[in-house]
Amino acid sequence: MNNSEDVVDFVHNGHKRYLPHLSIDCVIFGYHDQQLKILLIRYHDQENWSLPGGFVERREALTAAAHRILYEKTRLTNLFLQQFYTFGDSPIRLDHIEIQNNHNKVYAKANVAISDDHWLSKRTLSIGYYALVDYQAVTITPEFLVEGYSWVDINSIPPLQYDHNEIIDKALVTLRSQIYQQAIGQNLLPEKFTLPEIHSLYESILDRQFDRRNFRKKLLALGLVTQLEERRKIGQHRSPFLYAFNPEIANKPFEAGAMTAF
Amino acid sequence: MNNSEDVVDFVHNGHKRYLPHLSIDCVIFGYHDQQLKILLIRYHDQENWSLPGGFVERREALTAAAHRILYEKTRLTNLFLQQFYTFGDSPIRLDHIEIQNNHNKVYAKANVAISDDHWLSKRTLSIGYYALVDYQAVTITPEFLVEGYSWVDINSIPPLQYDHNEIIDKALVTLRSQIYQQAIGQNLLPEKFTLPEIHSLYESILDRQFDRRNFRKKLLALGLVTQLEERRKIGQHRSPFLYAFNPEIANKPFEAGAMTAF
DNA sequence: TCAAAAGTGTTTGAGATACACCCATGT
DNA sequence: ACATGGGTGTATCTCAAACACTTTTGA
Repeated sequence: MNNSEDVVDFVHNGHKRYLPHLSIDCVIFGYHDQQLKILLIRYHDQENWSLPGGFVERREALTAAAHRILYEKTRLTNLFLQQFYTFGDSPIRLDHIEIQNNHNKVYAKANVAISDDHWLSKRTLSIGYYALVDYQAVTITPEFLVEGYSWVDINSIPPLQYDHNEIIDKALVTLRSQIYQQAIGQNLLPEKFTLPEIHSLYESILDRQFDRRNFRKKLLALGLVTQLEERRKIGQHRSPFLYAFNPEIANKPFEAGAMTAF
Repeated sequence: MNNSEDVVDFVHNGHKRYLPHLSIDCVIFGYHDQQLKILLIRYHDQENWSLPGGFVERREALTAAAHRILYEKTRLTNLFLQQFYTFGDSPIRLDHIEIQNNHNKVYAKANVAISDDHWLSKRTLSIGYYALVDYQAVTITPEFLVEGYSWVDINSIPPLQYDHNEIIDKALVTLRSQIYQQAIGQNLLPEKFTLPEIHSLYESILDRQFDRRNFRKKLLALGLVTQLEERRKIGQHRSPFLYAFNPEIANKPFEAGAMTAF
């Protein structure tokens, strides 16, 4: 929604197009500067940041909706995207007064008011999806009602709107448990990466330290990555080797317990 | 819903009481006769069996709704209940003709017809919950529209209505991955149980064999269970010792990797 | 006494963990 | 030359895996 007319149309006709009482919220993980980050957005006249989200079209498959919403925000397709939980317990999801008030501030920018029985004022459950994206590849799309975007370190997430902090917590727990079954790194790193890069990525995700030598040994023993002949120039210091994921091994879920530790 | 009037009221007024487009389906696991089983139900005039399910009241927390539905079916409270996925991709969940036809057969028993724009004819996403119950403790509650209940071995699940086979598959995958983080057995076994019982339970859930000696060693090493002094009389053969879960250890999630294998 | 199920201990090997010194690079 | 980060190998220890005979019980 890039202009005021689109927004007005959405407010007036969205209920015909989208399923009511239901939204999708996306926890978009990216990795940059040795830190695991999440993409947050701030809507017009809102103090708190939120997760990017959207609605499900009436005849759209749920997974397709999540991919569409992600595409609208990041212009990325074919990314790693996974549903992790559906949120419908928080008081904010039972009583809608706060949501209605916030909506009224946001949509004031397009001069529309949200009445008490408007479809956007109704109780809304949210289906949580998390995505792993290559930070560098994301193109933020400006939207009329969105005043700011920010990649925030997972250790410095501020208080967010509604139950979004809870959603992020659950996404992180899920991500951490998936890391031993899937080659998570593949989706967060560029095609070629150095050992220190993937090493510190895993340390960020799991929030603990691993021995450099053992970490490399394990990755190679699993056949997950291959060491290339190239090195990357990093200026002042010794040039580290580049590595790449082995698609055959990285693209299938690991056998039970293949990766239990580093 | 125990009689025709309740059903008629539900069909006519359910849309005021429940959220539209959304249901909860429950995969209820029980253990009996050395086999892991699932509780299925068959509605009036339906050929295929289904998962027990229900709807979410408009101002009811999601978790509360799941517990209520489970209680209505089994009369059990405080059971282990966990959300595992929300289903909205299957074609059956986009196009509702088949669902409407089936509903018309079912509700014919109460002499009500479901029109094309009736709330029960709309596209419905389903939130999947799985429950672990003590088989012996379940009291099946008869319902007007339900013609049969059955505990079915997970290895002999017949083709079910809609995408319910897919829901069960996902529940099983989730259960199997949770077994290493939670003392799953605690919810499926009576308070006191024998080693052969819990041994074969784990074999059923994970669909593989474990060495008796190693299995016992691991359980005791984790402190998960305690051997009691009592034995159980099992007739013709040697009386096995009884065991009980250690609540302090069994009730908290295991540390990462505590239980990676047997 | 026999059939069926339960009880029990030791050995082996794989893999996780711990650990420290040398090398490359630009300033 | 030096500061900074990158590269590499070995020894130990823990724990999973493999394995078979004896005991109990009622018919």
